[in-house]
Amino acid sequence: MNRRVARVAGIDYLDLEEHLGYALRRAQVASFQAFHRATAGARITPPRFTALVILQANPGISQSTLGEVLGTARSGAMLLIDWLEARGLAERRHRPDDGRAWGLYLTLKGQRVTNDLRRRVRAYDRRFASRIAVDERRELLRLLRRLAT
Amino acid sequence: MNRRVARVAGIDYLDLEEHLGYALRRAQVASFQAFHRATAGARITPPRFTALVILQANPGISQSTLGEVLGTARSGAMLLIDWLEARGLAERRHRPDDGRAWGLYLTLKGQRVTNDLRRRVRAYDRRFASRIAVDERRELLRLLRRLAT
DNA sequence: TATTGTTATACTCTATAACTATA
DNA sequence: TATAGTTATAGAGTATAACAATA
Repeated sequence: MNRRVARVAGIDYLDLEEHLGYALRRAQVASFQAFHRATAGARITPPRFTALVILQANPGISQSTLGEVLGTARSGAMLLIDWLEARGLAERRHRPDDGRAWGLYLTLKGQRVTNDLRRRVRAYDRRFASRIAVDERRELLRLLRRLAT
Repeated sequence: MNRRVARVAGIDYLDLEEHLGYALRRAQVASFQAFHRATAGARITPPRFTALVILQANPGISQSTLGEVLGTARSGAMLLIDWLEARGLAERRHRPDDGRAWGLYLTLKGQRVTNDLRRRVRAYDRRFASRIAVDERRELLRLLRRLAT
């Protein structure tokens, strides 16, 4: 989180700067820092934000599926839900159809917090992207999605 | 490292996929996985690879400066150099001009390993980028650099 | 048998702060 | 007094494996 992105003066980076992976990493760090500023106060990380949005759009989802979306082991998803539940943002409800799984839901407070965060994150994303033109942003998104497939 | 990138079927991602930060993260994870495959065998991580390249291009650099380049605290740079030194890839030499600082250098083995890794990473980067056209890659690099500033 | 959630454990990365030796 | 390196410590994040309950 304290990670800087700026090039260090007088240092030869060789062909490092020609690597897509390196450029991606640096842009991602810059984006993360902007995200962190945007969500200052709330102790929200990108995975937590993602979980909130996914719960909002997919009420009743299971922890396993959430873990799949986040790309983490189920145990990690569980700890994340513990965290959200301890803050009254999410809740586990028994599922009548499957006694093993929980259905995950946002609480009313969780809804409010998520809506607020979504606004803030959307604003930060716009500000972050303001370094490039609107059609460049669209093109960038398209290329990034292609690489992420 | 086990993190998946694929979209999960049947899940509503809401406006998450419109966020640059989210797209950057996913692309970066995909890139990291490709990097990991490319460097399989060598227990090399992106920061370690960066350190090797920086040492190769900037012999005699200090740990503090290396930490600055990597965006980590000096203690982290130190542990990284410990790791490289233990494997005979880098060495610390006393600096005549400053008794506090070390000068960092690649060993002969470090040179060989770094050259090999650079070849492999360059190849992986090309393969990774093959999902997009050459001029698209150039444009992508340009936009990413702009965002990372 | 397979899957969900849970628990315990461990590992990696990294930050912080205090310390020393030099400058 | 400021800086480079070191050391110790702690925290976050996440993986793995074993287990109970349920399918």
